[in-house]
Amino acid sequence: MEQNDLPILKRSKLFSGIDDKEIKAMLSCLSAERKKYKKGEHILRYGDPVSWIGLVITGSVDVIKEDYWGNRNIVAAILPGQSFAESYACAGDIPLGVSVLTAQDSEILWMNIQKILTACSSACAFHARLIRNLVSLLASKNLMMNEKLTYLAQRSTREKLLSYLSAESMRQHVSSFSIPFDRQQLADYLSVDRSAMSNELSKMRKEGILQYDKNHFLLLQPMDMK
Amino acid sequence: MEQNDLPILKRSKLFSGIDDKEIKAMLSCLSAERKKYKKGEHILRYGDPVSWIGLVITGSVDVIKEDYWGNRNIVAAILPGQSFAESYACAGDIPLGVSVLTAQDSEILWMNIQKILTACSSACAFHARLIRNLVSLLASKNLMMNEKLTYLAQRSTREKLLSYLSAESMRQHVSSFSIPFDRQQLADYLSVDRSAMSNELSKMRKEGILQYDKNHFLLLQPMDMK
DNA sequence: ACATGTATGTTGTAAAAGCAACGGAAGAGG
DNA sequence: CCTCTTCCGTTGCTTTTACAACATACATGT
Repeated sequence: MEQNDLPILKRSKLFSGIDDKEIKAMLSCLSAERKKYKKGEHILRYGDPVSWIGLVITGSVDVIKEDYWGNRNIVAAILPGQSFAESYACAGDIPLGVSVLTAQDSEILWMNIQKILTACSSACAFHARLIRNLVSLLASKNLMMNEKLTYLAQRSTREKLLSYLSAESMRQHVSSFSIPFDRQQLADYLSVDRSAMSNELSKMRKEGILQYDKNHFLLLQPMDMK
Repeated sequence: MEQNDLPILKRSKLFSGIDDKEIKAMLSCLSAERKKYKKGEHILRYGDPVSWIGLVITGSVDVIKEDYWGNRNIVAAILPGQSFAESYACAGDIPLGVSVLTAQDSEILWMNIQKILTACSSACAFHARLIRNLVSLLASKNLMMNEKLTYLAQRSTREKLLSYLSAESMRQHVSSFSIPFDRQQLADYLSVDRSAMSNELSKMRKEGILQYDKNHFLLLQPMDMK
């Protein structure tokens, strides 16, 4: 590891709350390996068994899903401080369902999942924190995907909107609330057409189900609703 | 804990690979608590902070999502040996986004997440295995949801079908493969209408994109596909 | 004031999905 | 063999969505 990697690692979710000295100690305890890749290199391939978590130090990598007919689809772009392949590494024995390619010249820190999960001797006091961070990372992703799944499982644009807005309202404990998306982002998130979504919002406003202005919404209690 | 809980625990994902004696030792080490509930009791409420994982010993519980207008929706039914609330407990500091009610008279084993994640002394040799099981559980759910999200994010029934079938074909490394769903289950999984889906399958067969019989499919390489 | 860009709402039309109903095939059980 | 059930495909009809195109509003910079 190089000295200037530390700021990146400290800001990462995996090493959050662990100080410089400990991070250094842990990296050797984990036998972490730092590797350089050229732009466009294939660093993990579909079907590979995965037992290492990758953490981007510099550059960036794309997680790609390719279908039967060869169509490529970028599933995620991983930036410095973020990790990838951790779900596969942690699940154990499930071959990689995506491919990972560098989008630029990049440096990746590889950490073996077995070593992460095998608590070491007291020399490594912050190891428990690393495990907690990893568990928290997995669980948080879990919750976010679960949320999104409940919206996407709705059949119509209206139902998707209502389930999302309702959940947001309940999360914020108020019927009047702001959302962190503009229209295009919301449409992308809910996987619907932007203009059709705008249209549906208009209709619902006319029907007295809700009111809105820009990204601020107000849910109402229509009389004909039981 | 009672003696006859052991078979349930041994078959659970959390305690898999840990033998009877160790499970007993661990439960006291974890200060696990076993509680009885009557049918219909509210055992976790929306908005609660969660720091315990629940594991159903007997009976069953329903995970419920209620929206702004009070409409209830059963998100999951948890049976003996299965756990619930683990994502919230592991994520830390995120209030519960669902409610949990008993569907029958039930007995729940509660385990504190802090105690699970804080590796104890050597007395508890299988503690690492428990943590690995938990991590594996979270990661596997992660992968399953990720899969499903990629299908549901597709706009049309045809795209949902093709992305699912393509992934299944690639996972099995063959263009000819079986799926574990009948039509209605597949439609439910992809969140589309069964008859519309059947219709779309027919069309694609006519167009030479695929062939199928019952739950057996064959993907083709249509000439007009680049 | 003017041009430019961005975000949002609106409209019309074609395509797709949902829905209900029906019919046939296959299997289970008498 | 017959009945009942389940699963699957098909069809006609209605509703909804996607898409493209345009309108409006607002902000920015010249």
